[in-house]
Amino acid sequence: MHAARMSVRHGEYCPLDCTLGILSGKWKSIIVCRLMHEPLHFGEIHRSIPSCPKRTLAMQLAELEEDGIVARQVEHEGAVIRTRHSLTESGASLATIVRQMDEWGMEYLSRLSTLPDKTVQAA
Amino acid sequence: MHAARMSVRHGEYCPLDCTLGILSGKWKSIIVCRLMHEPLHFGEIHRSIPSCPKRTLAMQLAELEEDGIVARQVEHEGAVIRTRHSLTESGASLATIVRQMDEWGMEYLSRLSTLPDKTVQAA
DNA sequence: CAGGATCCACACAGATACTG
DNA sequence: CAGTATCTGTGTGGATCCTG
Repeated sequence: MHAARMSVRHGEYCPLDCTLGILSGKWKSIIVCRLMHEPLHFGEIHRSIPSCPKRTLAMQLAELEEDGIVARQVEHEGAVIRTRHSLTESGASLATIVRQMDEWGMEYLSRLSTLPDKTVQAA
Repeated sequence: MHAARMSVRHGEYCPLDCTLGILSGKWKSIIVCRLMHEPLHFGEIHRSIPSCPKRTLAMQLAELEEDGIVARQVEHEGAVIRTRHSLTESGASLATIVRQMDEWGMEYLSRLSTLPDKTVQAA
């Protein structure tokens, strides 16, 4: 188990760091957001996050699966193989917290008032 | 601003990654937990997290200050100089989410049922 | 389509020693 | 007491190419 190992960082199992560890991959938070509303195929996720290399996306998805956040479902359609990725129950409950972090971030960023000419937008 | 820069990782300001960025330093979550109940001096924090090197602790605190989560207050007591670190308002509101992440982590870890002989304990 | 293999670059943090 | 200055190592992710 990936994040459970990380959660032992400070010498003992720390639930907080476990949660953070699960989301701390560079693209994991975005992936959870993408899957929050509907299951998606690998290619769909990939196209929705173009700047994330395929191999990296595969790694992040694999870790989220190890951690029981994302479920994978292989679909043989004739010769083609597609993979459906969806949130598990744990994943869905995590998504609730993700939304709160997003909301906190929006308030936080809007308090910084002086943003260099880009606008804040929700994930 | 430290985390605000990080939040632009995916090509646009992402509040969610901003929040995660603020807490993503190796010891930042623990630091916020320590300051959650009361302000502490540098040495006190240091003693409460012995495995974190001084220089690293100083860095993490500095970044949390840059991000407006922790406030620093220097106290000249005769010749000695002490520094009080406390949560700002933003820090306090962040602590609320931190608690939820901790609770989620506890449920998550307890669902993994088979833990290698250490017990789960809250931060 | 959905990855695996390989190699590499860089940010982050640890060790150690020094200052006001 | 509360940091700073270097110097170094490792984890994490990126680039590129290959496969079933």
